[in-house]
Amino acid sequence: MARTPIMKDVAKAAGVSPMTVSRAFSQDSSVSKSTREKIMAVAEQLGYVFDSTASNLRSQKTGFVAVIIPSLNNANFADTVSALSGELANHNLQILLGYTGYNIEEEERLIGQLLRRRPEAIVVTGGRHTAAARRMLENSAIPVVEIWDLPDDPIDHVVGFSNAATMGGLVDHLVAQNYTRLGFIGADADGDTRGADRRNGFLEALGRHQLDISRLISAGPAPISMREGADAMARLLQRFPDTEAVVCVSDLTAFGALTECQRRDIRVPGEIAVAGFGAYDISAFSVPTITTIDAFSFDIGREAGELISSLLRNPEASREQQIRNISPKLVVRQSTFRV
Amino acid sequence: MARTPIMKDVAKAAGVSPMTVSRAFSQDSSVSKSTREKIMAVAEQLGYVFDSTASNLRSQKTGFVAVIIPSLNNANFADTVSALSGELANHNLQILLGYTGYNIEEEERLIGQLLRRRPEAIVVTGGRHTAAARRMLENSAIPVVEIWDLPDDPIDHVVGFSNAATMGGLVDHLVAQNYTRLGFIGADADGDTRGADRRNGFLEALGRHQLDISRLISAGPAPISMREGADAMARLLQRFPDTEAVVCVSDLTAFGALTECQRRDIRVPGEIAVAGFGAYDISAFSVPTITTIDAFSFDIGREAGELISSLLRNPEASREQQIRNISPKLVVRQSTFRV
DNA sequence: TTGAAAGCGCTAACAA
DNA sequence: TTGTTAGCGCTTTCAA
Repeated sequence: MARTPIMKDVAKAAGVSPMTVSRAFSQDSSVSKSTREKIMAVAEQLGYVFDSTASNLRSQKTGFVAVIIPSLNNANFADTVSALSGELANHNLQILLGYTGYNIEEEERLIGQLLRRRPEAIVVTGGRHTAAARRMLENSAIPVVEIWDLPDDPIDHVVGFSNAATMGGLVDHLVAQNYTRLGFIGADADGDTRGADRRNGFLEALGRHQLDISRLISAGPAPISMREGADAMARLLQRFPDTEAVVCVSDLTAFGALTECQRRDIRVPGEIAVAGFGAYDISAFSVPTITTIDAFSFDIGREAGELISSLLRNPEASREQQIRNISPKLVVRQSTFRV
Repeated sequence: MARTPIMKDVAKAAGVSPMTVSRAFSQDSSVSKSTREKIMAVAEQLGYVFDSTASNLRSQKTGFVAVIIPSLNNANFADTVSALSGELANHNLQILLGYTGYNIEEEERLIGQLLRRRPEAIVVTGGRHTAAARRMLENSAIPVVEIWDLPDDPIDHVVGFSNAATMGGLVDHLVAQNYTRLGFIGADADGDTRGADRRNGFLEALGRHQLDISRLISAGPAPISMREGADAMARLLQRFPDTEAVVCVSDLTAFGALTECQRRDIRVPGEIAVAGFGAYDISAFSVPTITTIDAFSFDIGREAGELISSLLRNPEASREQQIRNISPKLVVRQSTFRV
């Protein structure tokens, strides 16, 4: 065969109509067993590969779910995407992934780009978007799921939690342990809106406890990781040497901060306590282990996947907005023990 | 408007033919500036969203590149995909991602699934595939790029390195430092073929140096991470307490192993040396820092992206097989210092 | 620079 | 259970 075979070729070779071949290739269609087997054998023999692009156009269904995350290189989001992907695979849905690099203008661009591909649903990370992005999502006529946040004014469905309130809970725990001089290490204000919410929650909690709110270290533009955590810790120790506990925007940052203390022979805990956020593997294995928040990244993905597949199976129910509030868990570990 | 607007609607509202609208939406087409502006304004006003699915079918171009990796949750592959994605985005190509979970049967299934979407190129991780998978790739009529490995018999193009030879180089370094009783921690034989190659390279190097090859710890099915590294280290210390250095299949495993030593107050280095693979962030920040191999994950993705976009721009050149050999770098750090 | 006609490869809808 | 007809929304091709 000169050109790559199409359905019509398979039909001719199998002595059936193209429609029958189409039915044989769809899961739940009425084709006699013998006909289906014949068709599959012929297709295999011809090296036929089903063409989704034509199917997508005709049926007006692509089987795509667009997913936009800040960065692939973050175990929390990778967990969420893995779980989401696994859940959706059960329903023959495929993820179309985009990374914003913690930039909402890039998010806007990506949303526009991905919607052209006609996804059947779209998942965005966080609740803050440009006006144009929000408009596109609202007009998209497909389910929209915002994850990893609890927006004040959700576009549609939500699977997330309040980063501020969760961080407040961590601060409450530290204060209950009699830590009073608390510092915070996070990214610069813009970019990482969840990080900014965590910082706001930190400040709000200090306010409630009437504690000093000046010990904030900006570790540079998001994403920040171990290096920035270590550098920021060095600055914190220099500027506020009497700090008793430092809360970091993520476990990676916390680990960087912890290692900076170790390099300076500052005992953690003892001289200074360190806490993170996100329940990354590293916080469970470092020595000392690091107190953190488990936001159940995997569950966020799984729930978003369940939500989407149920909405797509039952389009009438889609009109009803769903807010799934994940309850992150405080995981108290060695790095904040009172010694 | 009752239904969602299509190109024809935009054309009518702008007083031009659909073909002119099509031209206005394609980058490099001849439309007068005033016509294009008029069309864009009308499209915006109608809330028109270009439909790629129709475009893809008619033009027989999807702008997709299929990429298959073992796991998202691995910073090395995440780096590769990020770089690849960034490079391809410059050419309006979008990644279609699949995860095998370190399972070549799943890889086969994924390849079949993704090829239906008519990607313009496909990237697979590693050089070992099922016979059916290999056949599908060979018959696919699109560029195939195998990455993160240097297959004996490549399907098409390659951007990778020899895991065995690279690991051999690490062993040579340790032996030159006078370490003679070396252990290895890795996943069970199957699943992670790159890990298996590293173990083979380890054994081959020990053979060359006429050293004991019995100190192999299987840490369970791939992927293995910190927990498995810690557990495996515990077993290694029990079964071969006189081991002088342990080489781990990845930095995460090495970090787990290191922390197990720390929990037991075994000095690293000093009592035992630890090395990893992959140049993850953690190996640069842990205390002690961990000796590792930098396989330039990011470069692998960038080079694969460059290769693909050049092949797609210049289809005649695609016939010429390209093998891009990345040269990983040994990064000597504190964890293997001779003290 | 613009338009008209045809068709990419499937499947919805209807008929048998 | 199988077939026929038409058309999904674009772009190729040819013409003006």
